[in-house]
Amino acid sequence: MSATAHDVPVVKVLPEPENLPEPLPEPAVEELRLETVLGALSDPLRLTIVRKLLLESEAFDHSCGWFGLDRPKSSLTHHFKALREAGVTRQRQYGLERRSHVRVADLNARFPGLLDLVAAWAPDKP
Amino acid sequence: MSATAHDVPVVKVLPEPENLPEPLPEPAVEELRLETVLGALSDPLRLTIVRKLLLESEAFDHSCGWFGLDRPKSSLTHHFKALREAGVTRQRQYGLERRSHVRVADLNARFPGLLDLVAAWAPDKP
DNA sequence: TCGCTTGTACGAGTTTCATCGTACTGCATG
DNA sequence: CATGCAGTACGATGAAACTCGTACAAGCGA
Repeated sequence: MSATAHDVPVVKVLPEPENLPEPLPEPAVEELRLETVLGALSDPLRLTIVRKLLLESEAFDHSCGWFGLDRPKSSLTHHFKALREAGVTRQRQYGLERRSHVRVADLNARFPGLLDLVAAWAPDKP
Repeated sequence: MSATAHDVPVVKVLPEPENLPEPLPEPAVEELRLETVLGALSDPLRLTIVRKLLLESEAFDHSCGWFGLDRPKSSLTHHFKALREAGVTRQRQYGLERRSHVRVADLNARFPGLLDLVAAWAPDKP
């Protein structure tokens, strides 16, 4: 083994911006349809996902598990796929994980103000 | 018959602002839920209705038939009811007709910018 | 009062969607 | 290479929701 810092906490290196994994299949900006996007956002769980990404994601994409959603994995797959196929999120494969982020620029370009509504959304309060 | 203009097109007189029929049952402003409103707007026909109201309704409410939608009456009833129950439109009974308008002030207060997206929406173009 | 008009109520058929269990793939790590 | 983990694929189930035909209610006008 090398003589250099062998027990230093290892920070996982994200791929360079130039070297990102290809996004999973998604609609192009011009293909985004308002009715489809609204349909994707008309579900409380998906609103929760998108809002959490908007408010807490800072610079990084996040894997499915990061959200701490108490649902079976197959349910989560379903909803993340719905968001991606509607064009709300982009997903990339990072080794084991499939990470998501909101397509902020695309959505703001096509539907300005929409993401502000999602960020301001408050889930049911009783 | 009277001697006064008997074949002049008759403009139906709307009730005075003070004397409007009661609105049909609808959610109060505080009860409006983003996910419900988005769900109501995630249908192309309903987007068409709301957009047409926003762009062409000027000062008056409009009856179901005004929209010129080529669907059976019972289908239209379904969609107008969905819009009203989600809080997007208000409906009042004027004699025979049930007229609708968009709750612009309420929606702008709760979800600012949302109606702009609907007004800017373009239906499928092929 | 007799129709005509506007719209509802109800019900059926079809589709779409949310939910979730189970089995599977693919990768990373030891 | 063997284990474990993230997540998918597939399929079943049940609940909504869209569509629409038919029958009905209610107002308005002749």
